[in-house]
Amino acid sequence: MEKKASNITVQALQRMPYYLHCLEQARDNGIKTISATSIANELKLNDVLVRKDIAAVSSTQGKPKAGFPVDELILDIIDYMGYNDKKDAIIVGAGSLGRALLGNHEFEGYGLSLVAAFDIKPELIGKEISGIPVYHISELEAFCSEHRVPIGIITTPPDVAQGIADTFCRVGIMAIWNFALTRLDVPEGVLVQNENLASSLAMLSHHITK
Amino acid sequence: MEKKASNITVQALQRMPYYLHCLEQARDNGIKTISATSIANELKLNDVLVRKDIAAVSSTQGKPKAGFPVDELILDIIDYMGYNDKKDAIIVGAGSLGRALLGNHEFEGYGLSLVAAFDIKPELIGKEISGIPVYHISELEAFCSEHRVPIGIITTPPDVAQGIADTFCRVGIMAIWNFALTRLDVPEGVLVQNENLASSLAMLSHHITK
DNA sequence: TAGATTGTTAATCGATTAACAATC
DNA sequence: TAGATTGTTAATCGATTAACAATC
Repeated sequence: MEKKASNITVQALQRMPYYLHCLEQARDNGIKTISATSIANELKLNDVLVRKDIAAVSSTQGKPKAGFPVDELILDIIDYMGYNDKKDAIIVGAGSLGRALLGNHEFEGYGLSLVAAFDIKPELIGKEISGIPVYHISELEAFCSEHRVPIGIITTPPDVAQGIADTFCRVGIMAIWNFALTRLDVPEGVLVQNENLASSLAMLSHHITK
Repeated sequence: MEKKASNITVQALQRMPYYLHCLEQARDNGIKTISATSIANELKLNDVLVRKDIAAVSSTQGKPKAGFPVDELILDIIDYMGYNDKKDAIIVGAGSLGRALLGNHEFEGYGLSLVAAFDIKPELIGKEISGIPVYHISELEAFCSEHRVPIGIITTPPDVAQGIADTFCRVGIMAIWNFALTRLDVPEGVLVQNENLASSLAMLSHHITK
């Protein structure tokens, strides 16, 4: 299935969950057809922007005067984003943040399935957190070779993050969700998505302090 | 203390925690002076970009050939970001994400102090989570009027987020950290920082699915 | 001095927005 | 038909990068 492919921008991709939520809300209200303009108003975005984003993922063209069929567009986004494909993920670092992610079942709706956690603390090894087994970090490589995990999540202190990332790349992980405050060095083709709570906090802090 | 003020960009602000971490690492290695170029290399950023960012927060000019004094620059960033000022925050929604934030003591290093949580579930009210008391949502307004809290965190389902935000604005909260998948409508002057785990996941999911 | 590094001004690049013709 | 809405092409805007003179 040749996709006309990744000529979609990062920004557009990040807006997709908002569109999806907006559409699901519309559907739940019994709305059958929706215009890009009304989505734009709802989300406080420019209408041309929304139209372009939708054009990138929609399987059909919109109809002038009417807009887009809600149900169809929902399916298109879910399909485009791959939310229906189950994607296994492992998490390294079972500290407070790691445990929070393990306990957050919201991710399942997006196709993410947490299958194992890794840590170094002896008291955690062999236990389960929210039903997910915790292994010693030394077992990471063997586990990945055996299970072909496509996604790795890093919730460790920054100084060990690069080492974990290296291991991830070696065992064929294709996408890394990095919660550590480090820029990771990875080979071409591996995606690093940095999640910076500290950077977000920086915004708040600066606004308050100003 | 008139700051030459917010002519700093959002992007620059978000890079600050990275600079800070990089500088602290340098300091711990006994380095006294550091060039923008070497910071840029370390963080894989353009050197002119780093120089501009630093210029926005540094109290001194860099010295050609030498660069910037590490200790001083650390203090400048901490001061600029207000990490030394304790900022009270409340959190609404004590679900799994909310609890994770309550248990995450990392934020204290950035001056954020969680003082109370609010929820509607009867079984949580009156309890403490990670030492922070949980109140019923109906007490939110009274609490805020009494305590002058500058920061509010929303970790509720999206459909109630706007209502919480309205209450926040009414009681004088100046910055909202929004983990709900909604665009919040707030008056001029109130900052909304959206934290979209779903948007980040969208990146990973799309990369894997492609 | 020579060279690394600084700070500034101009060029580039890419995302967003505006303008507009096409269509149900 | 008239008008809302579409999709496309061109203009704008702002962040990043390049070029370069100044300086320790």
